[in-house]
Amino acid sequence: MKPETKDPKPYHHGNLKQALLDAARRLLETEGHSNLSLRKCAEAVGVSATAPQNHFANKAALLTALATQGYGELHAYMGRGVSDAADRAARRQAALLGYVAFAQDNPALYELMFSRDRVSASDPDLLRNVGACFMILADISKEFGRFEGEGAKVDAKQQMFVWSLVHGYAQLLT
Amino acid sequence: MKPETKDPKPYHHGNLKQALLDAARRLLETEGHSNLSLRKCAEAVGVSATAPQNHFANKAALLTALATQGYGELHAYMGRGVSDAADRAARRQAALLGYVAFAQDNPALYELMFSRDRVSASDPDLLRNVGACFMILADISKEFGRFEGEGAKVDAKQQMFVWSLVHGYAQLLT
DNA sequence: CAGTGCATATTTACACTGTACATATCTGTA
DNA sequence: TACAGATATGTACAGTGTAAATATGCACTG
Repeated sequence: MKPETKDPKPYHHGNLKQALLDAARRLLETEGHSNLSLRKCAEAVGVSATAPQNHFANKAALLTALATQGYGELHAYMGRGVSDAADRAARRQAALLGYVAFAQDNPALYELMFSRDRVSASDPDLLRNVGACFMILADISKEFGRFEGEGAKVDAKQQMFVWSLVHGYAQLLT
Repeated sequence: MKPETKDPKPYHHGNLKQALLDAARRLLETEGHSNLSLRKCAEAVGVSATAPQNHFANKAALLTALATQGYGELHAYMGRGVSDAADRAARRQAALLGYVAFAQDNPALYELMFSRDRVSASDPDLLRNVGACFMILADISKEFGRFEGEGAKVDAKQQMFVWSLVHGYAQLLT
């Protein structure tokens, strides 16, 4: 059912899938995502060059999994200060600061997450994590700025406005 | 002095440099920038596989030239409606609409222009064209919104605000 | 006009990459 | 024990970037 959740007793290596993701994550931030290769990941983990094929159909699948993981962490960054925030304004600020902090902590991963070309945007796991991030953004957008209480259409505009602002800001910072 | 401006009588091909850029531009939007290769560009132009090396030291140099060209066109898009705009608000609107229109017309190129990993950000030609775009953005930011006339520091904030907004919006649209 | 220099293009070569395919190894279970 | 399936390896091949040597043709000097 969920082949990517932990296998307690793997056969040869000991859940290679996550190990490959970790290695890819490291190589991504150090060498840049254009110098990232499946073979380097395999070597970093200590398996043969073609071992990743058993866990990722192709390179795009690995990058998509990496991006999926990234959206999960972005969600965590945004939600970190939300629970113990005093009021709504503080919650909003915590989420936005978390968003920017994630992008600054993981610039290469953040860039990968928005490169249409390398991740398959139709992946259901990816979409689920993107949706979770969007829900937070939609929530904080409701209370944002001068357009309050003007109907659903304006809500959509506000969400776009807020996401544009924070995304553009995060990317321009790096 | 300016080896990249047109040579009236080239030796073998007839200014191959620009022809390669054009081919790269085509391949970029059709195949995506991860499937773009120097060899495909060379074949598209009809020269040998390693001919591009005489005009671009490496692949990054070609992509950087492509991005430089992109910033030049972005500048043109932004400036298009500015000259015949009635007032300042119309000028601002024309520039912002031009910005978004460029990103929509050239999504792959636009993405390339902001991928730190593939273009060398220290290229002087690139920086010049980026600077030209930034000057327009800085100009229209001065007249923008609720922060008017509060000093230079606020100006910088406004520029960041406006660019973040339009950049994020443009990229999220695609 | 012959000949040299230089920018331009080709050829060859090599290491690296993704990926297809066949094979080998290990685990759980009948 | 023997089998089945999941997991890893080995081999192979077409593309890719790039370095180096070589060839080609224009411009200019003598």
